[in-house]
Amino acid sequence: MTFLKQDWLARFDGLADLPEDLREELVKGSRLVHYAAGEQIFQPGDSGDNLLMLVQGTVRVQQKSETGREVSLYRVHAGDSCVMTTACMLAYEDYSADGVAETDVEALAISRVTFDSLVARSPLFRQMVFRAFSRRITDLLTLIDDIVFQRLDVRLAARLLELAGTDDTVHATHQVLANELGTAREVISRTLADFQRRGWVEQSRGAVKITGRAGLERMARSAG
Amino acid sequence: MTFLKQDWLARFDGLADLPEDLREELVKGSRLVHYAAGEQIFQPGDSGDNLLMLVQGTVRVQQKSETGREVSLYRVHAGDSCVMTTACMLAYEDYSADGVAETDVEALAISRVTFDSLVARSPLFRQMVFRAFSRRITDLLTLIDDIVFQRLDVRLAARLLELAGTDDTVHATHQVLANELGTAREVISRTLADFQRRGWVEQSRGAVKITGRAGLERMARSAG
DNA sequence: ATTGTGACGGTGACTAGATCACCGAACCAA
DNA sequence: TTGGTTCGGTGATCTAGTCACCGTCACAAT
Repeated sequence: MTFLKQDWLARFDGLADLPEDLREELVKGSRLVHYAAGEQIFQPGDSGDNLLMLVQGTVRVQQKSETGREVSLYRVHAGDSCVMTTACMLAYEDYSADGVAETDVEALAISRVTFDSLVARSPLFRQMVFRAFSRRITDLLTLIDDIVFQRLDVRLAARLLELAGTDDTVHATHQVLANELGTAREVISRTLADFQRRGWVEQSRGAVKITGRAGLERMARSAG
Repeated sequence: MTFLKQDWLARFDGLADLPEDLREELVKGSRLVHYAAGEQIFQPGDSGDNLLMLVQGTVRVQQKSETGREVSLYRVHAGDSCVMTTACMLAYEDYSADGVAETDVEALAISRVTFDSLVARSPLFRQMVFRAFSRRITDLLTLIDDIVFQRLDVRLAARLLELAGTDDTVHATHQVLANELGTAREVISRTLADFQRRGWVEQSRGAVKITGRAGLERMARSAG
Protein backbone atom coordinates (compact mmCIF):
# COMPACT_ATOMS: atom_id res chain seq x y z
CA MET A 1 0.00 0.00 0.00
CA THR A 2 2.72 2.38 0.99
CA PHE A 3 4.61 1.14 -1.96
CA LEU A 4 1.78 2.08 -4.25
CA LYS A 5 1.47 5.58 -2.88
CA GLN A 6 5.16 6.09 -3.40
CA ASP A 7 4.64 5.08 -6.95
CA TRP A 8 1.92 7.59 -7.58
CA LEU A 9 4.00 10.36 -6.17
CA ALA A 10 6.21 10.15 -9.21
CA ARG A 11 3.31 11.34 -11.32
CA PHE A 12 3.56 14.83 -9.96
CA ASP A 13 6.31 16.37 -11.99
CA GLY A 14 7.36 18.78 -9.29
CA LEU A 15 7.67 16.02 -6.73
CA ALA A 16 9.52 13.27 -8.52
CA ASP A 17 12.80 14.48 -7.07
CA LEU A 18 11.57 14.87 -3.51
CA PRO A 19 14.17 13.68 -0.99
CA GLU A 20 13.53 10.33 0.64
CA ASP A 21 12.60 11.57 4.10
CA LEU A 22 10.06 14.08 2.84
CA ARG A 23 8.63 11.59 0.44
CA GLU A 24 8.09 9.27 3.35
CA GLU A 25 6.46 12.02 5.38
CA LEU A 26 4.12 12.78 2.53
CA VAL A 27 3.17 9.16 2.15
CA LYS A 28 2.57 8.78 5.87
CA GLY A 29 0.62 11.99 6.19
CA SER A 30 -1.74 11.34 3.33
CA ARG A 31 -4.31 8.80 2.37
CA LEU A 32 -5.65 7.68 -0.93
CA VAL A 33 -9.26 8.60 -1.63
CA HIS A 34 -11.64 7.54 -4.37
CA TYR A 35 -14.60 9.25 -5.91
CA ALA A 36 -17.01 7.84 -8.45
CA ALA A 37 -17.80 9.83 -11.59
CA GLY A 38 -20.42 12.41 -10.80
CA GLU A 39 -19.67 12.45 -7.09
CA GLN A 40 -19.45 15.78 -5.26
CA ILE A 41 -15.91 16.27 -3.96
CA PHE A 42 -16.29 19.58 -2.18
CA GLN A 43 -18.99 22.18 -1.90
CA PRO A 44 -19.71 25.55 -0.39
CA GLY A 45 -19.47 25.29 3.37
CA ASP A 46 -16.97 22.45 3.50
CA SER A 47 -14.14 23.07 5.89
CA GLY A 48 -11.69 21.32 3.60
CA ASP A 49 -8.86 20.22 5.80
CA ASN A 50 -7.04 18.27 3.16
CA LEU A 51 -5.04 19.19 0.14
CA LEU A 52 -6.10 16.98 -2.73
CA MET A 53 -3.56 15.91 -5.32
CA LEU A 54 -5.15 14.20 -8.28
CA VAL A 55 -3.65 10.88 -9.25
CA GLN A 56 -6.28 9.81 -11.74
CA GLY A 57 -9.29 11.42 -13.40
CA THR A 58 -10.51 14.99 -13.69
CA VAL A 59 -12.47 17.29 -11.41
CA ARG A 60 -14.72 20.05 -12.69
CA VAL A 61 -14.91 23.11 -10.47
CA GLN A 62 -18.02 25.15 -11.02
CA GLN A 63 -20.04 27.97 -9.61
CA LYS A 64 -23.81 27.86 -9.23
CA SER A 65 -26.37 30.62 -8.92
CA GLU A 66 -29.59 30.56 -6.99
CA THR A 67 -31.47 30.72 -10.28
CA GLY A 68 -30.11 27.39 -11.43
CA ARG A 69 -27.51 28.65 -13.84
CA GLU A 70 -23.92 27.40 -13.61
CA VAL A 71 -20.47 28.25 -14.94
CA SER A 72 -17.55 25.94 -15.20
CA LEU A 73 -14.53 27.63 -13.59
CA TYR A 74 -11.73 25.23 -14.46
CA ARG A 75 -10.76 21.58 -14.46
CA VAL A 76 -8.22 19.84 -12.29
CA HIS A 77 -6.41 17.04 -14.09
CA ALA A 78 -4.25 14.17 -12.94
CA GLY A 79 -0.95 15.59 -11.66
CA ASP A 80 -2.56 18.83 -10.52
CA SER A 81 -3.43 19.71 -6.99
CA CYS A 82 -6.73 21.14 -5.99
CA VAL A 83 -5.74 24.34 -4.24
CA MET A 84 -9.24 25.66 -4.03
CA THR A 85 -9.79 23.48 -1.00
CA THR A 86 -6.35 24.40 0.27
CA ALA A 87 -7.14 28.08 0.06
CA CYS A 88 -9.89 27.55 2.56
CA MET A 89 -7.99 25.03 4.55
CA LEU A 90 -5.47 27.70 5.30
CA ALA A 91 -7.48 30.82 5.54
CA TYR A 92 -10.82 29.64 6.75
CA GLU A 93 -12.61 31.80 4.24
CA ASP A 94 -15.70 30.42 2.61
CA TYR A 95 -15.56 29.70 -1.04
CA SER A 96 -18.62 29.56 -3.17
CA ALA A 97 -17.45 27.06 -5.74
CA ASP A 98 -18.01 23.34 -5.74
CA GLY A 99 -16.13 20.44 -7.30
CA VAL A 100 -17.51 17.37 -9.02
CA ALA A 101 -15.67 14.28 -10.18
CA GLU A 102 -16.05 14.24 -13.93
CA THR A 103 -14.62 10.76 -14.22
CA ASP A 104 -13.73 8.24 -11.58
CA VAL A 105 -11.13 9.94 -9.46
CA GLU A 106 -8.21 8.83 -7.31
CA ALA A 107 -6.50 11.43 -5.22
CA LEU A 108 -3.97 11.81 -2.48
CA ALA A 109 -5.49 13.65 0.46
CA ILE A 110 -2.76 15.40 2.42
CA SER A 111 -3.55 16.43 5.95
CA ARG A 112 -3.18 19.99 7.07
CA VAL A 113 -0.20 19.33 9.34
CA THR A 114 1.67 17.40 6.72
CA PHE A 115 0.96 20.09 4.18
CA ASP A 116 2.29 22.79 6.44
CA SER A 117 5.36 20.81 7.37
CA LEU A 118 6.19 20.07 3.74
CA VAL A 119 5.75 23.68 2.70
CA ALA A 120 8.19 24.61 5.43
CA ARG A 121 10.75 21.95 4.66
CA SER A 122 10.75 21.43 0.93
CA PRO A 123 11.50 24.05 -1.72
CA LEU A 124 10.20 21.64 -4.31
CA PHE A 125 6.90 21.24 -2.55
CA ARG A 126 6.62 25.00 -2.09
CA GLN A 127 7.21 25.52 -5.74
CA MET A 128 4.54 23.01 -6.62
CA VAL A 129 2.02 24.65 -4.32
CA PHE A 130 2.63 28.15 -5.59
CA ARG A 131 2.60 26.96 -9.14
CA ALA A 132 -0.79 25.42 -8.51
CA PHE A 133 -2.14 28.64 -7.05
CA SER A 134 -0.76 30.57 -9.95
CA ARG A 135 -2.33 28.27 -12.50
CA ARG A 136 -5.73 28.62 -10.87
CA ILE A 137 -5.53 32.36 -10.71
CA THR A 138 -4.54 32.65 -14.34
CA ASP A 139 -7.35 30.24 -15.23
CA LEU A 140 -9.81 32.49 -13.45
CA LEU A 141 -8.40 35.58 -15.13
CA THR A 142 -8.75 33.94 -18.52
CA LEU A 143 -12.31 32.99 -17.70
CA ILE A 144 -13.19 36.54 -16.68
CA ASP A 145 -11.61 37.83 -19.85
CA ASP A 146 -13.70 35.42 -21.90
CA ILE A 147 -16.94 36.14 -20.15
CA VAL A 148 -16.60 39.90 -20.29
CA PHE A 149 -14.95 40.47 -23.64
CA GLN A 150 -15.67 37.48 -25.83
CA ARG A 151 -18.66 36.72 -28.00
CA LEU A 152 -20.58 33.63 -27.18
CA ASP A 153 -20.31 31.96 -30.58
CA VAL A 154 -16.54 32.29 -30.35
CA ARG A 155 -16.51 30.78 -26.87
CA LEU A 156 -18.78 27.92 -27.89
CA ALA A 157 -16.69 27.12 -30.94
CA ALA A 158 -13.55 27.01 -28.81
CA ARG A 159 -15.20 24.86 -26.17
CA LEU A 160 -16.51 22.37 -28.71
CA LEU A 161 -13.04 21.91 -30.11
CA GLU A 162 -11.70 21.45 -26.58
CA LEU A 163 -14.30 18.93 -25.55
CA ALA A 164 -14.30 16.89 -28.75
CA GLY A 165 -13.07 13.34 -28.29
CA THR A 166 -11.13 11.28 -30.75
CA ASP A 167 -14.35 10.64 -32.64
CA ASP A 168 -14.69 14.37 -33.31
CA THR A 169 -17.84 14.33 -31.24
CA VAL A 170 -18.82 16.20 -28.10
CA HIS A 171 -21.03 14.05 -25.93
CA ALA A 172 -23.01 16.64 -24.03
CA THR A 173 -26.52 17.98 -24.02
CA HIS A 174 -27.22 21.62 -24.81
CA GLN A 175 -27.87 22.16 -21.11
CA VAL A 176 -24.44 20.84 -20.20
CA LEU A 177 -22.78 23.09 -22.76
CA ALA A 178 -24.74 26.03 -21.41
CA ASN A 179 -23.44 25.25 -17.93
CA GLU A 180 -19.91 25.05 -19.29
CA LEU A 181 -20.10 28.59 -20.60
CA GLY A 182 -22.42 30.08 -18.03
CA THR A 183 -25.22 30.83 -20.43
CA ALA A 184 -28.75 29.55 -21.09
CA ARG A 185 -29.72 26.41 -22.94
CA GLU A 186 -31.72 28.30 -25.55
CA VAL A 187 -28.70 30.35 -26.50
CA ILE A 188 -26.68 27.18 -27.07
CA SER A 189 -29.48 25.66 -29.13
CA ARG A 190 -29.65 28.70 -31.38
CA THR A 191 -25.90 29.04 -31.75
CA LEU A 192 -25.51 25.36 -32.55
CA ALA A 193 -28.33 25.63 -35.10
CA ASP A 194 -26.34 28.42 -36.69
CA PHE A 195 -23.15 26.33 -36.69
CA GLN A 196 -25.12 23.52 -38.29
CA ARG A 197 -26.44 25.83 -41.01
CA ARG A 198 -22.84 26.66 -41.80
CA GLY A 199 -21.97 23.00 -42.03
CA TRP A 200 -19.61 23.02 -39.06
CA VAL A 201 -21.48 20.52 -36.89
CA GLU A 202 -24.12 17.84 -37.06
CA GLN A 203 -26.41 17.36 -34.11
CA SER A 204 -28.02 14.37 -32.55
CA ARG A 205 -29.62 13.90 -29.19
CA GLY A 206 -26.94 14.43 -26.57
CA ALA A 207 -24.09 14.81 -29.02
CA VAL A 208 -22.55 17.31 -31.39
CA LYS A 209 -20.38 16.01 -34.20
CA ILE A 210 -17.76 18.31 -35.65
CA THR A 211 -17.92 18.19 -39.45
CA GLY A 212 -16.18 21.44 -40.27
CA ARG A 213 -13.28 21.82 -37.92
CA ALA A 214 -11.72 24.55 -40.03
CA GLY A 215 -14.75 26.81 -39.69
CA LEU A 216 -14.96 26.31 -35.97
CA GLU A 217 -11.26 26.98 -35.60
CA ARG A 218 -11.54 30.19 -37.55
CA MET A 219 -14.44 31.28 -35.37
CA ALA A 220 -12.61 30.30 -32.17
CA ARG A 221 -9.52 32.22 -33.25
CA SER A 222 -11.44 35.37 -34.05
CA ALA A 223 -10.70 36.28 -30.45
CA GLY A 224 -10.38 39.99 -30.59
CA MET B 1 15.35 54.00 8.03
CA THR B 2 15.49 50.45 9.29
CA PHE B 3 13.66 51.68 12.28
CA LEU B 4 10.87 53.01 10.13
CA LYS B 5 10.47 49.81 8.20
CA GLN B 6 10.21 47.92 11.46
CA ASP B 7 7.48 50.25 12.40
CA TRP B 8 5.47 49.65 9.30
CA LEU B 9 5.72 45.92 9.72
CA ALA B 10 3.38 46.21 12.65
CA ARG B 11 0.63 47.28 10.29
CA PHE B 12 0.33 43.81 8.84
CA ASP B 13 -1.83 42.05 11.35
CA GLY B 14 -0.40 38.64 10.63
CA LEU B 15 3.13 39.85 11.11
CA ALA B 16 3.00 41.91 14.27
CA ASP B 17 4.12 38.92 16.32
CA LEU B 18 6.92 37.88 14.02
CA PRO B 19 10.01 36.78 16.00
CA GLU B 20 12.88 39.24 16.14
CA ASP B 21 15.28 37.39 13.84
CA LEU B 22 12.74 36.93 11.06
CA ARG B 23 11.59 40.47 11.40
CA GLU B 24 15.14 41.58 10.88
CA GLU B 25 15.52 39.34 7.85
CA LEU B 26 12.36 40.79 6.35
CA VAL B 27 13.55 44.31 6.91
CA LYS B 28 16.95 43.57 5.40
CA GLY B 29 15.54 41.69 2.43
CA SER B 30 13.04 44.32 1.45
CA ARG B 31 13.02 47.90 0.37
CA LEU B 32 10.45 50.61 0.54
CA VAL B 33 8.99 51.71 -2.78
CA HIS B 34 6.76 54.63 -3.69
CA TYR B 35 4.29 55.11 -6.47
CA ALA B 36 2.38 58.24 -7.35
CA ALA B 37 -1.37 58.11 -7.81
CA GLY B 38 -2.14 56.87 -11.30
CA GLU B 39 1.20 55.17 -11.77
CA GLN B 40 1.35 51.72 -13.29
CA ILE B 41 2.69 49.24 -10.72
CA PHE B 42 2.76 46.07 -12.77
CA GLN B 43 1.51 45.07 -16.17
CA PRO B 44 1.27 42.08 -18.48
CA GLY B 45 4.71 40.87 -19.30
CA ASP B 46 6.41 42.00 -16.11
CA SER B 47 8.60 39.37 -14.55
CA GLY B 48 7.61 40.49 -11.05
CA ASP B 49 10.41 39.36 -8.79
CA ASN B 50 9.15 41.07 -5.68
CA LEU B 51 6.31 40.51 -3.33
CA LEU B 52 4.63 43.81 -2.64
CA MET B 53 3.12 44.47 0.75
CA LEU B 54 1.07 47.64 0.84
CA VAL B 55 1.89 50.05 3.67
CA GLN B 56 -0.17 52.97 2.44
CA GLY B 57 -2.71 53.59 -0.29
CA THR B 58 -4.70 51.32 -2.57
CA VAL B 59 -3.94 49.52 -5.80
CA ARG B 60 -6.57 48.71 -8.40
CA VAL B 61 -6.01 45.50 -10.32
CA GLN B 62 -7.78 45.43 -13.63
CA GLN B 63 -8.06 43.53 -16.85
CA LYS B 64 -8.12 45.16 -20.26
CA SER B 65 -9.37 43.94 -23.59
CA GLU B 66 -8.03 44.74 -27.03
CA THR B 67 -11.23 46.62 -27.75
CA GLY B 68 -10.57 49.15 -25.01
CA ARG B 69 -12.99 47.82 -22.44
CA GLU B 70 -11.80 47.16 -18.89
CA VAL B 71 -12.92 45.38 -15.73
CA SER B 72 -11.77 46.05 -12.26
CA LEU B 73 -10.76 42.74 -10.67
CA TYR B 74 -10.12 43.75 -7.06
CA ARG B 75 -8.36 46.30 -4.92
CA VAL B 76 -5.35 45.81 -2.67
CA HIS B 77 -5.49 47.95 0.45
CA ALA B 78 -2.94 48.93 3.04
CA GLY B 79 -2.06 45.86 5.09
CA ASP B 80 -2.69 43.50 2.17
CA SER B 81 -0.07 41.89 0.03
CA CYS B 82 -0.23 41.84 -3.69
CA VAL B 83 0.02 38.15 -4.47
CA MET B 84 -0.79 38.57 -8.10
CA THR B 85 2.79 39.54 -8.69
CA THR B 86 3.90 36.77 -6.37
CA ALA B 87 1.99 34.21 -8.34
CA CYS B 88 4.09 35.02 -11.34
CA MET B 89 7.23 35.50 -9.32
CA LEU B 90 6.96 31.89 -8.26
CA ALA B 91 5.52 30.17 -11.23
CA TYR B 92 6.74 32.24 -14.11
CA GLU B 93 3.36 32.14 -15.74
CA ASP B 94 2.17 35.20 -17.53
CA TYR B 95 -0.71 37.05 -16.08
CA SER B 96 -2.90 39.29 -18.10
CA ALA B 97 -3.89 41.75 -15.40
CA ASP B 98 -2.30 45.05 -14.58
CA GLY B 99 -2.15 47.12 -11.41
CA VAL B 100 -2.46 50.86 -11.02
CA ALA B 101 -1.87 52.99 -7.93
CA GLU B 102 -5.22 54.51 -7.16
CA THR B 103 -3.76 56.83 -4.56
CA ASP B 104 -0.17 57.57 -3.65
CA VAL B 105 1.25 54.24 -2.57
CA GLU B 106 3.99 53.09 -0.24
CA ALA B 107 4.87 49.43 -0.26
CA LEU B 108 7.43 47.01 1.03
CA ALA B 109 9.02 45.13 -1.86
CA ILE B 110 10.28 41.77 -0.65
CA SER B 111 12.84 40.02 -2.77
CA ARG B 112 12.26 36.52 -4.02
CA VAL B 113 14.93 34.92 -1.86
CA THR B 114 13.71 36.60 1.29
CA PHE B 115 10.17 35.63 0.47
CA ASP B 116 11.11 32.00 0.01
CA SER B 117 13.18 31.92 3.16
CA LEU B 118 10.40 33.46 5.23
CA VAL B 119 7.81 31.06 3.87
CA ALA B 120 10.09 28.25 4.88
CA ARG B 121 10.89 29.55 8.32
CA SER B 122 7.81 31.30 9.63
CA PRO B 123 4.39 29.74 10.14
CA LEU B 124 3.03 33.24 10.63
CA PHE B 125 4.40 34.44 7.32
CA ARG B 126 3.07 31.31 5.60
CA GLN B 127 -0.33 31.93 7.01
CA MET B 128 -0.30 35.50 5.81
CA VAL B 129 0.71 34.46 2.31
CA PHE B 130 -1.92 31.78 1.99
CA ARG B 131 -4.54 34.03 3.42
CA ALA B 132 -3.69 36.60 0.78
CA PHE B 133 -3.99 34.03 -1.98
CA SER B 134 -7.25 32.86 -0.60
CA ARG B 135 -8.66 36.35 -0.44
CA ARG B 136 -7.77 37.03 -4.04
CA ILE B 137 -9.27 33.79 -5.24
CA THR B 138 -12.51 34.40 -3.40
CA ASP B 139 -12.55 37.95 -4.77
CA LEU B 140 -12.25 36.60 -8.26
CA LEU B 141 -14.96 34.02 -7.61
CA THR B 142 -17.28 36.71 -6.33
CA LEU B 143 -16.55 38.79 -9.38
CA ILE B 144 -17.34 35.92 -11.72
CA ASP B 145 -20.53 35.28 -9.84
CA ASP B 146 -21.51 38.93 -10.21
CA ILE B 147 -20.68 39.19 -13.86
CA VAL B 148 -22.45 36.01 -14.85
CA PHE B 149 -25.48 35.99 -12.60
CA GLN B 150 -26.16 39.52 -11.46
CA ARG B 151 -28.09 42.28 -13.18
CA LEU B 152 -26.17 45.40 -14.03
CA ASP B 153 -28.40 47.82 -12.15
CA VAL B 154 -27.89 45.77 -9.00
CA ARG B 155 -24.15 45.75 -9.49
CA LEU B 156 -24.04 49.47 -10.16
CA ALA B 157 -26.11 50.27 -7.10
CA ALA B 158 -23.79 48.20 -4.94
CA ARG B 159 -20.69 49.76 -6.43
CA LEU B 160 -21.98 53.29 -5.94
CA LEU B 161 -22.56 52.57 -2.27
CA GLU B 162 -19.06 51.09 -2.01
CA LEU B 163 -17.35 53.98 -3.72
CA ALA B 164 -19.26 56.78 -2.02
CA GLY B 165 -17.09 58.96 0.19
CA THR B 166 -18.10 60.60 3.41
CA ASP B 167 -19.87 63.28 1.38
CA ASP B 168 -22.19 60.63 -0.06
CA THR B 169 -20.73 61.35 -3.44
CA VAL B 170 -18.92 59.18 -5.95
CA HIS B 171 -16.32 61.17 -7.81
CA ALA B 172 -16.04 59.29 -11.05
CA THR B 173 -17.07 59.75 -14.63
CA HIS B 174 -19.50 57.39 -16.32
CA GLN B 175 -16.56 55.94 -18.20
CA VAL B 176 -14.73 55.13 -14.98
CA LEU B 177 -17.79 53.45 -13.54
CA ALA B 178 -18.17 51.46 -16.74
CA ASN B 179 -14.58 50.25 -16.37
CA GLU B 180 -15.27 49.30 -12.77
CA LEU B 181 -18.03 46.95 -13.80
CA GLY B 182 -16.72 45.87 -17.17
CA THR B 183 -19.54 47.36 -19.18
CA ALA B 184 -20.00 50.25 -21.63
CA ARG B 185 -20.31 53.91 -20.78
CA GLU B 186 -23.72 54.23 -22.44
CA VAL B 187 -25.11 51.51 -20.23
CA ILE B 188 -23.95 53.37 -17.13
CA SER B 189 -25.42 56.62 -18.42
CA ARG B 190 -28.81 55.01 -19.00
CA THR B 191 -28.83 53.16 -15.70
CA LEU B 192 -27.84 56.28 -13.77
CA ALA B 193 -30.56 58.23 -15.58
CA ASP B 194 -32.98 55.61 -14.32
CA PHE B 195 -31.63 55.88 -10.76
CA GLN B 196 -32.02 59.64 -11.01
CA ARG B 197 -35.62 59.31 -12.16
CA ARG B 198 -36.26 57.27 -9.04
CA GLY B 199 -34.69 59.96 -6.89
CA TRP B 200 -31.81 57.81 -5.72
CA VAL B 201 -28.99 59.93 -7.13
CA GLU B 202 -28.23 63.38 -8.47
CA GLN B 203 -25.72 63.80 -11.21
CA SER B 204 -23.18 66.42 -12.07
CA ARG B 205 -20.18 66.33 -14.32
CA GLY B 206 -17.78 63.76 -12.94
CA ALA B 207 -19.76 63.04 -9.81
CA VAL B 208 -22.80 61.12 -8.64
CA LYS B 209 -24.42 62.16 -5.39
CA ILE B 210 -26.42 59.61 -3.46
CA THR B 211 -29.73 61.13 -2.37
CA GLY B 212 -31.73 57.99 -1.75
CA ARG B 213 -29.46 55.54 -0.04
CA ALA B 214 -32.36 53.34 1.00
CA GLY B 215 -33.46 52.76 -2.58
CA LEU B 216 -29.95 51.91 -3.75
CA GLU B 217 -29.49 49.56 -0.84
CA ARG B 218 -32.69 47.75 -1.64
CA MET B 219 -31.62 47.41 -5.25
CA ALA B 220 -28.13 46.25 -4.26
CA ARG B 221 -29.55 43.65 -1.91
CA SER B 222 -31.90 42.21 -4.49
CA ALA B 223 -29.05 39.88 -5.23
CA GLY B 224 -30.81 36.74 -6.38
C1' DA C 1 -47.42 -2.92 -28.69
C1' DT C 2 -48.96 1.04 -26.00
C1' DT C 3 -48.71 4.44 -22.93
C1' DG C 4 -46.76 7.44 -19.57
C1' DT C 5 -42.91 10.11 -18.03
C1' DG C 6 -39.01 12.82 -18.12
C1' DA C 7 -35.14 14.60 -20.56
C1' DC C 8 -34.00 17.04 -24.66
C1' DG C 9 -34.25 20.43 -28.06
C1' DG C 10 -36.78 24.11 -30.95
C1' DT C 11 -39.20 28.51 -31.27
C1' DG C 12 -41.42 33.13 -30.72
C1' DA C 13 -41.82 37.14 -27.95
C1' DC C 14 -39.72 40.06 -24.94
C1' DT C 15 -36.09 42.31 -21.87
C1' DA C 16 -31.38 43.46 -20.89
C1' DG C 17 -27.06 44.74 -22.38
C1' DA C 18 -23.46 46.08 -25.95
C1' DT C 19 -22.19 48.57 -29.97
C1' DC C 20 -22.25 52.35 -33.27
C1' DA C 21 -22.81 56.85 -34.64
C1' DC C 22 -23.54 61.21 -33.51
C1' DC C 23 -24.54 65.46 -30.96
C1' DG C 24 -24.55 69.10 -27.56
C1' DA C 25 -22.91 70.89 -23.23
C1' DA C 26 -19.30 71.75 -19.91
C1' DC C 27 -14.49 72.68 -19.02
C1' DC C 28 -9.99 74.45 -19.87
C1' DA C 29 -6.21 76.61 -21.91
C1' DA C 30 -4.45 79.63 -25.48
C1' DT D 1 -13.41 84.47 -27.02
C1' DT D 2 -12.16 80.75 -29.28
C1' DG D 3 -10.97 76.15 -30.08
C1' DG D 4 -10.07 71.68 -28.45
C1' DT D 5 -11.20 68.14 -25.31
C1' DT D 6 -13.74 65.57 -22.11
C1' DC D 7 -18.14 64.27 -20.61
C1' DG D 8 -22.70 62.79 -20.99
C1' DG D 9 -27.21 61.94 -23.69
C1' DT D 10 -29.83 59.53 -27.37
C1' DG D 11 -31.64 56.62 -31.15
C1' DA D 12 -30.84 52.54 -33.92
C1' DT D 13 -29.32 48.10 -34.15
C1' DC D 14 -27.35 43.73 -32.68
C1' DT D 15 -26.30 40.14 -29.28
C1' DA D 16 -27.53 37.73 -25.30
C1' DG D 17 -30.63 36.12 -21.59
C1' DT D 18 -35.43 35.12 -20.02
C1' DC D 19 -40.04 33.29 -20.31
C1' DA D 20 -43.43 30.34 -21.92
C1' DC D 21 -44.61 26.68 -24.41
C1' DC D 22 -44.58 22.69 -27.39
C1' DG D 23 -42.99 18.60 -30.02
C1' DT D 24 -39.87 14.70 -30.01
C1' DC D 25 -37.17 11.08 -28.35
C1' DA D 26 -35.78 7.41 -25.00
C1' DC D 27 -37.08 4.29 -21.85
C1' DA D 28 -39.59 1.81 -18.55
C1' DA D 29 -43.98 0.00 -16.86
C1' DT D 30 -47.98 -2.23 -18.21
